[in-house]
Amino acid sequence: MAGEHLLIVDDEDNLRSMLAAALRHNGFVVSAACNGREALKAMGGPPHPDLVVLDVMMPDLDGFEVCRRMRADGDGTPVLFLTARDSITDKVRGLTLGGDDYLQKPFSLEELVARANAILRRVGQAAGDRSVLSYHDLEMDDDAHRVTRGDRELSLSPTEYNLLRYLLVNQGRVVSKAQVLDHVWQYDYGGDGGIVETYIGYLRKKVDTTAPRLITTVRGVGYTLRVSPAP
Amino acid sequence: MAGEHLLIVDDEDNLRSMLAAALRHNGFVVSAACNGREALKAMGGPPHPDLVVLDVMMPDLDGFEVCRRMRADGDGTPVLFLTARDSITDKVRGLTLGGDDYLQKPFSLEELVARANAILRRVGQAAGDRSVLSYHDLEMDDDAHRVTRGDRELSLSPTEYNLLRYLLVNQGRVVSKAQVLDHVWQYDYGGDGGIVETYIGYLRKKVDTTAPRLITTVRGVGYTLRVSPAP
DNA sequence: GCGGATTCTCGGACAACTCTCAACAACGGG
DNA sequence: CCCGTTGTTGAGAGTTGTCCGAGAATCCGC
Repeated sequence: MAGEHLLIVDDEDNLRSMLAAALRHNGFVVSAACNGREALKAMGGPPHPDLVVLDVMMPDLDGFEVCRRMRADGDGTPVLFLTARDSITDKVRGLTLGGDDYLQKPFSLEELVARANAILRRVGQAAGDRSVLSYHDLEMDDDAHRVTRGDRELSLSPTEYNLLRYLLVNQGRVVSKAQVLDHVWQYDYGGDGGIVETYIGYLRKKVDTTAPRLITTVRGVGYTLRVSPAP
Repeated sequence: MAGEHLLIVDDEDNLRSMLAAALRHNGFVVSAACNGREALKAMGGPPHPDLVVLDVMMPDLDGFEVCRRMRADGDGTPVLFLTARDSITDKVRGLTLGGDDYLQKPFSLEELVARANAILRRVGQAAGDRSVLSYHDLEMDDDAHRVTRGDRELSLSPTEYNLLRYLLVNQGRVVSKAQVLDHVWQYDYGGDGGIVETYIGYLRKKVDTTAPRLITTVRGVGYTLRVSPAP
């Protein structure tokens, strides 16, 4: 993955800068635009993005219109749409056709990163990475949504799956409960870190049934993947 | 399949760009033209397409006329006509004799892709792709329109067949209900994902009568083909 | 047209999942 | 070693996603 270029288009300042920061942190080169016209202008000149993250609900031109005009110019750059929860699905449907995709607000940052990578993987041969993450004898295939420890296949709930992916992506680094909350849970989630403890517990019950234990607590700091002997 | 070249001719902007995106996503190299004259111009110079997807109803020259002039120039490139539901089928039928084919609007994208591949296969352009898809002991011969599980032959309704083909084409990947809806149902279908659940149910009743079960639900994500033990 | 196959909608049953809370265990500094 | 802090665990309430069957509407071949 050699720094793919993303263009983020959203009129909410907070969200836009939050997304930009998160995506930069994940190795992308990020530009931003705060409305449809700016977006189209940015698409005109270099650097041309490899993927556009496009809010549907915007004051001047909505996301669909921006996309339509891009396509009319012969621009086939893939688009990841951001839609409100109960937005009219008719219009949203038909978007997953050309390798485009969409995400319902509110989403989690990890989900955004995962989708972005999936699109880039699928569309270009860019980021020729396979979609497989692994640590020790633990493997996760993101396309097939399959997780195995050794030969055993694990059955994880959606949240458990996302949490484990976050740990895998950040292997070698200790992540705090606050970080987990920010990246794995929806960005408007109101609760405290207690729920992370609960889900770490769920994960351990499924992942760490065999020695060595992989999910390690760093007291006072957070969690990380590390080989450690059974207690 | 080494990127066969398609020319799409349709005057509706939305539909044309949607088809172009979908076909590109399926590995074709796609050009587009928005009326009959442009189409003929595009047929003149390189790159010469291996197949023309040609809307019948167009303002200047209709699809029949475009095809007639191509043939008059000694151009035998196969044509896949797109026709309105109740257009005069006699005239269309006569054209399918020479290896051409037609599709009634509105169609599903999978159908378009399948027809395009079938024509290219028949004409001999396509790299020797067999038309057989398989997973585990499940086989689908697209040319013969035959599906077998082990030795047992399955009798599927048209929609069931298309759904199963979509699962087979995307084996190793989880497909969401929205993706299924976009690709298997007609592009103007207005309903929600509930119908996918129903048809998955129908399919399971025919395909997964014997262990192991192949059609697997990934809760909160979608469906995929995966060997999994009976419940 | 008639009858069977097919498509599609709907709502209830059920299971899986999310999240909260509170009791309990482990740790570490004084 | 004791006590406050931090992490772990289990039970349970409420929500969500999926499956299934019944039935209306439509299509198609005979």
